[in-house]
Amino acid sequence: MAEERLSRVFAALADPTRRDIVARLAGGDATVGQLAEPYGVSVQAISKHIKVLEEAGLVSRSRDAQRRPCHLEAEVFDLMTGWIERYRRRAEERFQRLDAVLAAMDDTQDNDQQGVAS
Amino acid sequence: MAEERLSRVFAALADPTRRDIVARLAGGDATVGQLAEPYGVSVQAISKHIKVLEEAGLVSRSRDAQRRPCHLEAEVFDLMTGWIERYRRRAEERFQRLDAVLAAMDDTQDNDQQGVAS
DNA sequence: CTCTTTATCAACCATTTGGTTGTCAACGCC
DNA sequence: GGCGTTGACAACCAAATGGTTGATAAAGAG
Repeated sequence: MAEERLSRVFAALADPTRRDIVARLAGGDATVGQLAEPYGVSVQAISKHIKVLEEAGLVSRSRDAQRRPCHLEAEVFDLMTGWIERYRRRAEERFQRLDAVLAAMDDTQDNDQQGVAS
Repeated sequence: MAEERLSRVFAALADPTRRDIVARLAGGDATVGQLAEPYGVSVQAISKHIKVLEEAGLVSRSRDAQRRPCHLEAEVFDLMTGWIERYRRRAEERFQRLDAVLAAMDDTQDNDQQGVAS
């Protein structure tokens, strides 16, 4: 189900270290060791982070001898922007309808008692 | 810092119940009780969810007698789409550069020994 | 003033999360 | 075959999360 995928992706990006990993992978593929180097944590910890990103579909790994190069799967971004834009648009439409109502009230404000309090 | 805000927003939306609350608020403001009604959980649980959304800046609450109507703050979406689009674009540019390199290799493939292995 | 409605706070519980260390597998190199 | 490198898996731990129940506050209704 798409809900499950959305939850995984959002949860994956809720961690600053994982967001940073995604940011760096956007600039090019990298091995676990290379990714782990900048942070003051163990390689195992980063390996776990990458696993989370992988299960969210944000990262895929191939094989090169002992190395496991990580690759960003940018299409997953569409899942998020799709969700976000849907509700942003809905909220915006509602906002515009509210605007229309206020404008209508404004047009008739000298005919009835209800002014638009500032 | 923006990182902290991003973490909160992504974490808030990682929960399906909270995403659903946001979706419903996109259609109009609602009270805690109204929001809690569809799910099989206590009002207190939903109150906690709303608090998370509020601390992420996604929801604001006003006052109407005992009621506390919840309102979606859709501008926060921009924070997410801003982050996402930045790295999506970067990954896309890299992809196009790779394409250019492959094309160049293709142009010269009968002049040198390096073929593009499939 | 008392009762009901609406929602928060506090304490508690089970599960998940992000980190650690230790062990082990896979692979290239000597 | 033995060694160094790269990375995953398991067990463990502290902290955070999502839920519960019980008590409490705030405000209108009787």
